[in-house]
Amino acid sequence: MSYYVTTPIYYVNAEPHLGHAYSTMAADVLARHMRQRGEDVFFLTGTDEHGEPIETAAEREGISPQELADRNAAKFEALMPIVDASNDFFIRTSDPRHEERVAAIMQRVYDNGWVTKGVYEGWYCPRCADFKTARELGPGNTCPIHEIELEKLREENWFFRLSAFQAQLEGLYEERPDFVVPEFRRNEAVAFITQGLEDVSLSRPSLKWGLPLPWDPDQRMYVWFDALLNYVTALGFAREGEDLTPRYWPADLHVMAKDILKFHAVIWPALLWAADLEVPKRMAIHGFLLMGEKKMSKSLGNVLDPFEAIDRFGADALRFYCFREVSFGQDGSISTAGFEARYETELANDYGNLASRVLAMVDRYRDGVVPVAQVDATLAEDFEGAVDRVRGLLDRAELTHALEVVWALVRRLNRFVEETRPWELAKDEADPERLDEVLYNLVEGLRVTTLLLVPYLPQTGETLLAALAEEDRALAELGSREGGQKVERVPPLFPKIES
RNA sequence: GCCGGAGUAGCUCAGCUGGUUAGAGCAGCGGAAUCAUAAUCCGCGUGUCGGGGGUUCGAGUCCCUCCUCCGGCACCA
Repeated sequence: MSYYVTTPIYYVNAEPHLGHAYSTMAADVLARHMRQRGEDVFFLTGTDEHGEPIETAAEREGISPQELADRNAAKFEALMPIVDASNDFFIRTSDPRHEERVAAIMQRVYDNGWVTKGVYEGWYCPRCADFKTARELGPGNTCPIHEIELEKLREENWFFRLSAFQAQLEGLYEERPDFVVPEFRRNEAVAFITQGLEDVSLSRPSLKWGLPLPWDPDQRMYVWFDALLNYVTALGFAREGEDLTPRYWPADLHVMAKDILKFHAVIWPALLWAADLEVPKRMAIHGFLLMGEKKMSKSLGNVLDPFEAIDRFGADALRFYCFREVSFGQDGSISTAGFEARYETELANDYGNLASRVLAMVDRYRDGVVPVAQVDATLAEDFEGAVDRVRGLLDRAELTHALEVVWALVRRLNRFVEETRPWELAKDEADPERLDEVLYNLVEGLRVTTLLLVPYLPQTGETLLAALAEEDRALAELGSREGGQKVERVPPLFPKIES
């Protein structure tokens, strides 16, 4: 089975920050997990490079929009290896190969009759050279930036006939209750649709930095259409000389933050239908990471800098922290203190130390060779069904719950050590068989648990699995490997950092 | 205003279709142990489950009402 997962494409107007890393890491955890299951995974990320904000930002700097896009896209592309994203391709919407495919698809939408000429009416600020939305307007219909009174202006526009898809969208959400997760986001989308859809403008005559409409090159495409289509176009040229579309479309999962829900949950399926394409299978919406109650924002200076965090603690620690601390899907608070606490108590003490003590005992008592023995019944009971639960949870993009299930196994293993006291069993070798059994079960437990953790902790997971002489990356049940392998001690996986 | 969430131990939160003494992690206090990154494990909570009213043999869990906070209610990439 194929599994196609995407992040949003990131708008190159801003520097990469933790929010971008968060979406990317989430998609990456799922991509890695699905690869472990043997799925044929394609993981896409990239940058969104058109639109007026880019145009004006470039103008301000006295460079061309393309130059600005090139410069900033490089920063996003550089982010990927830093957070250990295993993306299979990085799409840029200013790539001519994307542009030609967008033109072809939009022409089809036009030919199918889903585009009409209409009039966009709004409050126009001549100084901004842009329309203001009702919410943006200052008191007395003024421009919030220039504080001048605005006039209602009419502009000829092409419109996408979103309203025509009302019933079809309602049907989609009825048939597929898990099309959007979590459920409360789905409900938002449904409420939005039910309340009645209007057509949306597809083009902006004033816009210069955007793709021309194939049937009316005087008008430039509103950036959202060009952006959404990346998920489809990328498959057409990600592999030289190969069209991956039949292999991977429709996408299995779009991962994104809540602020772009509506474009994906409402406009996107309609656009796909209009272009005779299938809609994706599911989208997972996550919340914002908050620093001290405020949405993290560059201007507030309260950003947990992902680059700095990774520098000090490693990418694994950041990935772990984000999905452990904040319930995936909800907004949540993060802090440097919380990060350090989780690093020390959970990664170093619970997990890293578990690995140390288990490997040390196998080394010391059995010369590093894992005994061949039976699965311990009480331990097996607590591991029973855990792998299936994780799979089920990750099928629904429940990254935090899945991690919670795995962490219960880590805790269980530490308890198992205390209950069985291998160092006492080793003292006079009164019961060598029991010691064999205990050590075997500890290594098995560590192996099974680490395999489940690899998507979250790719670097550490690899290190530990190598030490455990485990070459397979498939998810495994307790007792599925019989023992006999030689394992190695490892230096601390998560060394304590002096503050 | 309308719609939808949320309000549970000091902190962060679990608690599905109502049912034995309301849970977890963290922090705090006490203890055990020494295989291990002094890492682990065990024990310890007088919590009005936001307020009030109601249904029920029984409600954190259903209904009504009130308070507080958050989100959505279209062109913000």
